[in-house]
Amino acid sequence: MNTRTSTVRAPTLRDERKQQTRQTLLDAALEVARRGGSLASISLREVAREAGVVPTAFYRHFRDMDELGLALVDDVCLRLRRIIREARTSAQGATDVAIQSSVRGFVGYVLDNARAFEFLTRERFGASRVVREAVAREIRYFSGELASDLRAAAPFSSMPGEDVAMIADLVVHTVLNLTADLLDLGEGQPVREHEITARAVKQLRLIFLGASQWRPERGAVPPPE
Amino acid sequence: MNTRTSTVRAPTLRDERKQQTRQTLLDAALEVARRGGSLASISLREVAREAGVVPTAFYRHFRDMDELGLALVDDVCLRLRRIIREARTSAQGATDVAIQSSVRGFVGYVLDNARAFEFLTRERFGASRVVREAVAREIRYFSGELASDLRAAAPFSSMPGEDVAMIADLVVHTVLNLTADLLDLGEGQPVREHEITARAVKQLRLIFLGASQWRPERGAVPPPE
DNA sequence: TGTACATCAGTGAACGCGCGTTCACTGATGTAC
DNA sequence: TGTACATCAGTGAACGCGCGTTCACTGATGTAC
Repeated sequence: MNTRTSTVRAPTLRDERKQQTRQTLLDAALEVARRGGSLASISLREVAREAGVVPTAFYRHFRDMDELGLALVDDVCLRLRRIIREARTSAQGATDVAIQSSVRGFVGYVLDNARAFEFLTRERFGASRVVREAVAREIRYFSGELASDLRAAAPFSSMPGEDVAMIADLVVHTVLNLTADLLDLGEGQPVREHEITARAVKQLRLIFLGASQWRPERGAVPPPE
Repeated sequence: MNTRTSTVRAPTLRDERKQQTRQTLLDAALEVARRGGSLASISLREVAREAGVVPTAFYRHFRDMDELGLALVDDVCLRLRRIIREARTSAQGATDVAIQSSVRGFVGYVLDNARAFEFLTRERFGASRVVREAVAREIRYFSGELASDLRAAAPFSSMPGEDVAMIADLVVHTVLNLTADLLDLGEGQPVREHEITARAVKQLRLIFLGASQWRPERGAVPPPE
């Protein structure tokens, strides 16, 4: 493969600088969206202003704000996936202690990356359909990963896959709910923060307790006529 | 009490017509918000246009879109409270059958009032802080109502109030999650609708199964003897 | 290697548009007597 | 009861503003030879 026919050129100086500006725009959007409440309520010009470029430069990177929103979901979730992949290898099992330490670690991560989580939390039900769908896809991905982790141990290894997925979904949504509560709290409320976290830990314990007693249904529920 | 000193005047014809216009504005906002994605992404003028009044007439009823948003939360939740109050008297208990029939009833209600639920679901994490707080307040109210219902029966009557609240919260959020999934589905997907509903029923069963085995923590917060 | 041309990320002026809000108004409804 | 005045929900013109998008441009970087 020589340089002429290669499909992956070495990135030129120009490419690198373009990537840099792109990232500046993404970061600016995250910041402006945090201040402004949501992607839907901020303007292309605000993002460009925050990024320190002229509004027209925006179009060199994204067709419109929707496309930037999608890129932002990708960008934020890519980082999140990496963190979670690392966490998965260290902590295993669903004992009370494991739950508590996992949740505490997660809470720390959420607070350290508040802007990113706030974005995902908001846009999960935001005005843009494509962005909503992208967030839903990511959540399904995380739920799937968790399900495959659970399947490695009792009582999940002997359960129908559908039931494991159902439980993973419940766990993920309980964690999402914790995330939203934490972010709405703002900073500097350590007591409330501890209460909310403690409640989530209890909820997860209850879910795993239920799972340990779970008996798969005999016979499917018939769909409505 | 005579008419002169009475604090509640009989509503005049003018009052009634004003209320009517106000309701038209609320309905228009619900419809425009449905089409436009969220309260944050629609304009005062769009709402007035949909309602068939001149933009300036808006100010006779609300200071701004935020105030209309608050009124909309109140309006929608008032209706929801009534429905739920009725449902509470008819269905009691947490048996598998009771869960299934309650959920099916609720699903029907959600689909019949899709616009209202879509609004609450979106604005729960919407751009306006005051509207978000109003929605959070309503959710806490429903959670509190459920907790007091649960307390009437085993195993909840012998549990610390905090734990009952924790479980009610988990149930409410599982139902909210079901609601969001149903609404994102759109109409005319009966198979997916049934799958989503069946999953939520299973999740609630698992929660109540966990609750039946739940042992309050010994240590930090001991229950009163 | 040096040169001449091509590329293209970012610029800055300009546009038409819908926005929120102001203001003076109108005329139906309400109220005091 | 009838009359004269007050109220006020809704009107319509007008405003200044920030918006998204277009366009021709500039000059640094890349590339062919």
